[in-house]
Amino acid sequence: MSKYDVKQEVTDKYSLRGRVFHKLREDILNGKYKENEELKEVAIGEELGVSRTPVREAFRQLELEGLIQIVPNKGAYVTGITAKDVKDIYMIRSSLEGMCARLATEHITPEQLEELEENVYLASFHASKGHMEQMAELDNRFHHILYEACDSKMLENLLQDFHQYVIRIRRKTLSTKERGIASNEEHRQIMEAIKSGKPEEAEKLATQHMVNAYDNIVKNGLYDIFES
Amino acid sequence: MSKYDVKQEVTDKYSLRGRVFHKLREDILNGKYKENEELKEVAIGEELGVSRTPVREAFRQLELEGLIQIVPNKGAYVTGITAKDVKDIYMIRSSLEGMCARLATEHITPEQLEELEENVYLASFHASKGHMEQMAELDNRFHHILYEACDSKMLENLLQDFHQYVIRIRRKTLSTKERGIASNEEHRQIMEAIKSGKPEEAEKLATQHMVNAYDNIVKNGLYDIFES
DNA sequence: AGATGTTCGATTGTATACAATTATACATGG
DNA sequence: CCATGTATAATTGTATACAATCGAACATCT
Repeated sequence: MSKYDVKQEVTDKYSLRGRVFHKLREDILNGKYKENEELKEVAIGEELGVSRTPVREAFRQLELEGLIQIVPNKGAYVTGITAKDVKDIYMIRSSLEGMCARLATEHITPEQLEELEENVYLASFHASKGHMEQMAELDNRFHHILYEACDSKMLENLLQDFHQYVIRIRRKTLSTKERGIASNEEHRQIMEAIKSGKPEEAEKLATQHMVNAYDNIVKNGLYDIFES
Repeated sequence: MSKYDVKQEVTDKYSLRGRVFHKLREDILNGKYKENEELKEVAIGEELGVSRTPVREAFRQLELEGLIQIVPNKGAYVTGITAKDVKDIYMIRSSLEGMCARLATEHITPEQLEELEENVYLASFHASKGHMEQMAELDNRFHHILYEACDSKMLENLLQDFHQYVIRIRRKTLSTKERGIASNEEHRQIMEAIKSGKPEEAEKLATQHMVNAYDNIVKNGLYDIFES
């Protein structure tokens, strides 16, 4: 039994705590609960038909994922993401995603590589059609495959944690068809580098991919999806 | 109020949960609880004179810090650190510590820089005397100053989280006087690079510092302090 | 009016009782 | 003897009652 079963544990949907956790997580990522909104134990417990105990424990897990912040004797608040946070997140990710791509080049399985190729070709279709929703899903999956392929549970968990932020940032970013096409092309290059066994190139491309993604965010600006 | 007050909250020593959390944290880091040992809610509650509720919540926080793993309906287990984990931790740290040193070069305050200088000079004394305990403390502090100085709460928290592992790895590593002297010299060079405003050099040195630290661990080998 | 107490409601913190689950030992059948 | 089933004890999961804390509104004093 490894410590990395943590993620398994978090996906435990069959305990009340697990159900509360998943529901709240989804609601926060979907924006049902706004940034800095206070989450009250009884209110959420009543809404889901459970007592405060599993709610409190779900809160601790959400804090673990960085989605809420618990202030003693006060309450639980949905974390806000500032422009500075976004900058830092992409700075850190650019380094870690690069590292991940490099490692993935040497550890990826044929099955994973095939799924990666499939992903890129499917995404190129949706990119050309401007299907942003599908693009987001495929982008999530593309990076997730690389996380698994890098053969480092440490790095995989770390990048997976950051991905929470990415989903939320995406909601605050104008996603254009142009960026979708460019992003797909970058994915293709990363995939090709991995396929032809060029770790340094994969690293460089993945790092640059993050820089480009951040530049796109800056170019279009961040906005709060609820303030419009 | 920022999300980064999370760390403040964790240091809340005046609630029962806070007390339990700190006690368990210390005991795990000190090795009172061995790796993979099961922590039982009632036993710990009785030992500290509290009920299961604060213990359960403290468990969630310890999981947050990666010190234990909670398996649903089974129990809480002290996480083990494998040789592969150590490798991954230092790989990731080498990148992040470099990034941190680079940022610190541009954001460090005169006070922080002064404490850094003091730290290095005091450590050179203890290094020459072979006072390994004091060296460990000063090393913790040296890196902590840089984390604060980088002016990125994201990066600061991330590196701070990794530091838990560093403390535990240190207990499994033979620390020699020679490595203490070399490490101190590396700290001095990093400090000088920051002082003279050379971000790229600071980054390169900090990255190499981690590589050297890891090489030292590999050279001396890891051992379980309890198996001797 | 402004500053300072004070009361009271709302909310979180903790203890405890009970339910659900798991693991172990033992019994039973092939 | 091994596999399977079952009872039981230990442990975690959840609900609830009560205590402690915080904050806002109101009252009081200067």
